[in-house]
Amino acid sequence: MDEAIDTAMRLFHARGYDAVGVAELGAELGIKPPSFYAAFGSKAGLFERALRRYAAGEANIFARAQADGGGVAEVIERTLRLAARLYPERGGVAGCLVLDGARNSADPEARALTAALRAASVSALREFIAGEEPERAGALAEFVMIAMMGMSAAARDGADEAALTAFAEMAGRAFRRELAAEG
Amino acid sequence: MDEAIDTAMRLFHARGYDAVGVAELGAELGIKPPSFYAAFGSKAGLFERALRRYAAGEANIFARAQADGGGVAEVIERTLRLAARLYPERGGVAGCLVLDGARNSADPEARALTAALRAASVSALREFIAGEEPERAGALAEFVMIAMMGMSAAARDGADEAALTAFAEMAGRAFRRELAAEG
DNA sequence: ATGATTCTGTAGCAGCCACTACATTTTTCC
DNA sequence: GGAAAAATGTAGTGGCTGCTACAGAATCAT
Repeated sequence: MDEAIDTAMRLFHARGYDAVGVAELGAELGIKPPSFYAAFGSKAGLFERALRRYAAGEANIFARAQADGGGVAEVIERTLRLAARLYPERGGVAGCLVLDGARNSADPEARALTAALRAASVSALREFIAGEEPERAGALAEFVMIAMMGMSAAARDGADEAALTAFAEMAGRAFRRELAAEG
Repeated sequence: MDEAIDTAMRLFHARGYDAVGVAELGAELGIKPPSFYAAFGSKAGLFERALRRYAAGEANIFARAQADGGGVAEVIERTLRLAARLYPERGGVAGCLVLDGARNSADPEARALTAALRAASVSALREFIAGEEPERAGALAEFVMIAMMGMSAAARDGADEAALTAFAEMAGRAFRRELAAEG
């Protein structure tokens, strides 16, 4: 069961929600349709579990960067650098499942699931940044979020770790300067 | 015929390549399948024409920013600000068709078409930047490209012009500083 | 006007989609 | 060991996908 969700996570991450069919999922998971629907309810149900596992694991970049401590600028720079290390293609998987897993999906449920996680991420960023800069925390959090979106998209388009790291360092410096500037 | 391509462009832009079916395209264009295939060859053929029209029109942000003249930093800042103005949702259409129109598509042909245009864009950026900073032109061009990707993705996820403009100004300042810094 | 050519509308191709009814097998429990 | 219950495999649901064969209509040149 744990392996099943991991497998689904990998497939959704590699090709996006719509491009992975229930038939393929069942085949990869070694189960037939009735067992699939008994276990997960629906394709979107499995996607939700895959997203949860993803967001709770090593892909929760911001939480990992926060865990190592330091000031806001330091944690954000670490977050961006971690994304640059994690996003490049590896085993057919690239970018962030939350940011791009349901992009262009025709299923509103799948889009809503990722949107909720994105909203939670940007809220976490905002609250963290507000600890040092409450006034401009919103704009700064969105800067980080949009930068991450760009890195995820670029990774999905084939950008390698060197390219993403170069971007992450520039974005990190930009964040540090914006944070230091008086608003 | 021109209207047909405009309509297709709008549909592909609004929902992505895979989510728009040939049946819907035919219905919106007022033609039946045989006429559709006689005129465009295939769904991907129509997508290619839509992409060309898109890239040749007002969406060619960098060319427009360049047309107004000025130094590299000025043109890039203008480019980013223009994206922030153009990308937010308007009539169901958001972001950039080249950057996100074939994202997560299952069709390699559609992905290749957008990838070629992205490569052309980043090349144009690189050559332009190289006029002032030949050494780091590649990294700086990728910085701009990834920032645009982030803005397009954010716009598709509902970001409004104010949010994108805030990002664009921060990214523009970052670019200016990176350009001024010695490499 | 008539014959040739082009175009278009109807219908349908095989194949996929997410999902389910039903019968059979396996397991569980007493 | 035998009955109840849970899980599974077979088969198929209607509806969609991109695309096409074929016949009829409109157009054109002569």
